[in-house]
Amino acid sequence: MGGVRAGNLYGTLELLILKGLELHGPLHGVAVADHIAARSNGLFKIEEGSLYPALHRLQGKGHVAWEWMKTEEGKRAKYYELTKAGRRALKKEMGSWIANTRAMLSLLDLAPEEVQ
Amino acid sequence: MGGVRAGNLYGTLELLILKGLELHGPLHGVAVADHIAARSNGLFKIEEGSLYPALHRLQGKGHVAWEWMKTEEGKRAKYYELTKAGRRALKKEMGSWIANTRAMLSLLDLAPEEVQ
DNA sequence: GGCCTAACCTAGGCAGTCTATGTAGTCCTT
DNA sequence: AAGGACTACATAGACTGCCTAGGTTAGGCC
Repeated sequence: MGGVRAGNLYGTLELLILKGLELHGPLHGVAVADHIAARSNGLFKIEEGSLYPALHRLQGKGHVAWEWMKTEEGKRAKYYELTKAGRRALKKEMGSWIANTRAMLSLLDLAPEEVQ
Repeated sequence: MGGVRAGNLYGTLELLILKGLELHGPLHGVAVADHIAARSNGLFKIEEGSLYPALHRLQGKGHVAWEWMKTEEGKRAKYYELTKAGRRALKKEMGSWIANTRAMLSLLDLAPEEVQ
């Protein structure tokens, strides 16, 4: 069903991952996706085929770092953490998301309060 | 320069066109793109290679209808207009854009007023 | 007529997500 | 300790939507 196609998530997955790591501290991949699904009330379901490539891109850019750790159930998992550069990127991407959304609100003739 | 890739416009072009037609009444293709650029303060520049296929998709779905008319400078142009079905689609897509944006605000830990 | 411009059109490319499938490590049961 | 189940990680290829880069056509103007 592609939960994502329907909406304006396209192009914002890396931003959501960075923000999730900021909010929660180190998380492994599946936990990041769970966080996004939960906090969006199930609206955004990130598939593994989207998630892992995005994490690898972020790591390639130096925005996250990872290490093997154990989950609470004792399974090993890659725990990702924000780097300094990652925090900068997060700040920047937040700014441009806000600018774009402001433009969308203007185009759609909506006041911010109407997005409640 | 891609203005669009960077942001959360991806997937919302048809919505923006429908809304533009609602706000302005019949417009030809270039005027739709001009409207979007102007109202977004130049942030969203719709390229012709995006615009015309989108208009054709909308027409194929019966959301817009067109007829040849003359511009103010006397050139002929296809003036597009919302159909009944187009108005329904607009309403529906507005609703899901708002729902998605609400989810994004939650994920990004932002209050609507912060998008000012 | 010849030139310029506005408006329209489209094939092919690219980026980001999804589908489908596979692998490795850990626990649990017997 | 072997087998099975489950969790987390991984990736190739498909698909979608926008862009790039080329065009065509019609009208105004000299």
